[in-house]
Amino acid sequence: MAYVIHLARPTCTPYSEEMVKRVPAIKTRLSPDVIVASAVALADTEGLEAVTIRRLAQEHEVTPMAMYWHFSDKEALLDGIAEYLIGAVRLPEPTDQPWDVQLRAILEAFLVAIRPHPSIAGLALKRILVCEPGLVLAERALGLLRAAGLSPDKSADVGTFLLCAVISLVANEPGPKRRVAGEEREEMIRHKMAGFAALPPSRYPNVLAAGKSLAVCADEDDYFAVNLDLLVAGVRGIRPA
Amino acid sequence: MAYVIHLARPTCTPYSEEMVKRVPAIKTRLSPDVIVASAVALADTEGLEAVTIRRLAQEHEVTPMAMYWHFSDKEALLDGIAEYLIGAVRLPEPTDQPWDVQLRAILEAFLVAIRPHPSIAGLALKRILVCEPGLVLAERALGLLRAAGLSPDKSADVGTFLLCAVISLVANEPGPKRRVAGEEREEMIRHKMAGFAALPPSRYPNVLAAGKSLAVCADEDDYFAVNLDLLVAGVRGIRPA
DNA sequence: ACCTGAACACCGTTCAAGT
DNA sequence: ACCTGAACACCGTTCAAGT
Repeated sequence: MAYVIHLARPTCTPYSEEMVKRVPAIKTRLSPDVIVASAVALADTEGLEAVTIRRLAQEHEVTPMAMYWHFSDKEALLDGIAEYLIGAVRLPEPTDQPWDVQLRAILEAFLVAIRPHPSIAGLALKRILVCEPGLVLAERALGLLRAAGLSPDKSADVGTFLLCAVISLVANEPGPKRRVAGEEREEMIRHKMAGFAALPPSRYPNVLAAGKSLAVCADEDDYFAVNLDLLVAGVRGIRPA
Repeated sequence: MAYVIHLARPTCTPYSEEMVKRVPAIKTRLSPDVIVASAVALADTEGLEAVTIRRLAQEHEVTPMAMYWHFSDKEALLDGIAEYLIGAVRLPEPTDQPWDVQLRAILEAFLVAIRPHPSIAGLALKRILVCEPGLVLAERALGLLRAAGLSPDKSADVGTFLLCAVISLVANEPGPKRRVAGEEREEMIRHKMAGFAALPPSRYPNVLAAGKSLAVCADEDDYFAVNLDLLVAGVRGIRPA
């Protein structure tokens, strides 16, 4: 039980401000889940490049090689992160509403789940079809596409793309990464706007008119809403007559 | 001129088979353009992870640090690769056809340009608005969206997403990466299909029906065509009445 | 102008070993 | 079952120096 007490002792090594936010006050026992959780937090605050076997080990006060007990390699860790992300999707129950309303709801549920984690959203792409919640998501989407009148093959093509599009919607929203803030963010935006201002107005009238909306994203919610609408309307538009 | 002769001598160090394809028989003078060209070729054959300052230096029989004369850092090299890609877009001339026909033509021109380079397509995302051919592309797209009746702000949101969607269309086409071929590719497909076959048919009828199209991408051309159609139809669908 | 050499702080990963 | 220690082959990058 001295062992248990040791595990539960408050960490008292000096932490930088950011680390305080991330690393738990209580040293928890290492496990795939807690590693994934800290990896997600790390990616959110410092980007996917910061998610490193060695860095995670350090945050858990453990040797890098300890990670290899819980994950066979880094790829497996990324799989774990993606599964966490996909598992966070809260699908609405099927209803008797028309297929387009339900499809929109499903895409939005997916978007809402991954939106807090733009830097790891891309990891979900190749991993949807290899975990249970992803398969459920795909099944629902495919069902609605069939209901819309698409053939099985077209449903597969379109369904793949729709999920892929939602991911790239959150992974690549315009403007500087959301996690850079304050003066630095302002500076990046100013720089981008200055680049636009130097353009010949006669050749780029529409780029200049869009100006600010291109450099920052005028309104994030609008950006997501209009493009989700676009995707659903697109399916509506390609149905066989 | 001994210098010139030295530059022109055929390389006679032993090459592996792949290197023969990639590295020019004549050792050319180092320049940003030839470095970018070999980086693109390297990414196409071995993926973006293989594009490394040290690896490129090695292929040009030069010290890694020599690269830093031509590019301030790796980011600048990636910028160069992206510019090359965007510069390869061959936009059709404006016509008096309706906006949707022209928009579809523009998106297709973009797709055709990047389709041969799926592993670096993603680099283009953040760099379209910082090089001349990218600005021209954006200007044309925005103009057509305005012609479709969208407000400047919505045009910006939608235009950003459309280009982003085309990129993710080629960067993430379903199935194993195109550059793995032959027996290895077959094996990966078999493995994925086996995963599907193990699913309970009652819970995943549509995934199973789509089966092969999800695991391989039944027809690449179809995949691109239907989803380009979807994007254009989507714009049509969200126009103000 | 263009490139080299040595060095630094990082990676992921293997293998043998400890408890 | 879970972790350590030493080692290897890689990264990007800086800085001083060569021609």
